[in-house]
Amino acid sequence: MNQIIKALLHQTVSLTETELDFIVSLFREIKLKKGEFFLNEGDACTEIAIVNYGLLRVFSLVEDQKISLFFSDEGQVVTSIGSFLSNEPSRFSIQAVIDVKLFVITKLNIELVYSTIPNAHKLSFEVFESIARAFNYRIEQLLTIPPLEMYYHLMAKYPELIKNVPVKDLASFMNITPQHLSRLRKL
Amino acid sequence: MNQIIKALLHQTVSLTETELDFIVSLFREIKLKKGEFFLNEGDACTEIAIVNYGLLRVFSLVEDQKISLFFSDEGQVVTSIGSFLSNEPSRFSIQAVIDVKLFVITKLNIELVYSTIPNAHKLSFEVFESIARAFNYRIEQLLTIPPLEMYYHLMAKYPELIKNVPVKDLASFMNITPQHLSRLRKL
DNA sequence: TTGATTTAGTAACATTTGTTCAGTAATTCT
DNA sequence: AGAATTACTGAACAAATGTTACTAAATCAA
Repeated sequence: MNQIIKALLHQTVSLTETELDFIVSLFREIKLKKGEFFLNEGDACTEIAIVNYGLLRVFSLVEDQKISLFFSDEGQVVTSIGSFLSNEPSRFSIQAVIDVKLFVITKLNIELVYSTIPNAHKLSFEVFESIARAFNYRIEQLLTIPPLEMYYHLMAKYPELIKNVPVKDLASFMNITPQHLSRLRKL
Repeated sequence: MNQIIKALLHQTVSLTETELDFIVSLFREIKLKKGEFFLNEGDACTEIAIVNYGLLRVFSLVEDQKISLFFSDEGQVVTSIGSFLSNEPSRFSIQAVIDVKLFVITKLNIELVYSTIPNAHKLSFEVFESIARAFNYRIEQLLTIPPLEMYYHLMAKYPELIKNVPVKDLASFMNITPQHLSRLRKL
């Protein structure tokens, strides 16, 4: 666990080994089986997770239809950011697509970091930057990459995603119908 | 200026009047004429703006094509968040669609807030939250609202946007061609 | 395990959207 | 003001995508 979290934190903010160890000690490890939830829509999100291995899906129920907002890779920071920051009920669920191991830190413990480590805000800037990057990337993707190309892209970059995510969920992520995705796959 | 910024800050974090006044004093006012840029793609974004009046457009050049990621309303917080947080060159430009007045604070001055006000991070959480909300909303919109409905929605909620934004830019925001938007408008 | 339910693949057809091209209106430049 | 550019509209056609319906496969629960 240490190595991974430290790698994440070490990018731009310089911390002493003691500080690093302290932060690392505030994380705990969670394993979820395929299908289990890290967060249920409607609950307040009080934690931030780092995906160690496995695959998470962030989705929302809109008119009886699940729409897939994100899939989260290994190494990615995952949370329902709006809910986490505002303490309001989350509008998204976060579910394990396959078995996952997460490193998780609570908001309470993050407060602890703030109160003990100067420049802690720079750490949260990094975390938020990584989340914002994912958001921007997603929007650009939706605006510029046509479905077939997107499928090839996913296949090349996230083969486990294609393997493990049901067609209908993949389709909702790509913003097309499952039937159409089925059709594209034949090409 | 005071009232508007104070209203923004007052939502959940309790600050003394002195603290509030101090923060407000760190903002400065900018007016941009229609077409002028708040930020050019490639430059590092060192400021966060609050739109007092007017309309901003966040866009990116992809293969010689301008894609419109966001339009920013009055009251909204605007910045190229990734660039702002990481100091990397912005991948987006931010331009005034019509004349705008902005309240702007630099990263340097935000650091000043951090070093003088305890719990300053809670303020930045609010700002992040408002940005994240806009991102999430945009992604959901793209995934769930069909073009015609989106057009009606924009017309009802942001009539100035429809009035002032060229058809081609509106179309790029809606992820359809200008010709198709032209066609939809007739319905 | 079986039977029921959900999911995946396929195809025909309908609808939406893109492309191309032309014409007109609007804008900019000199 | 006139010329040149750019933007908007419109229509015909092509391509992409959605809808419906049906069958096969996979999953789930008793």
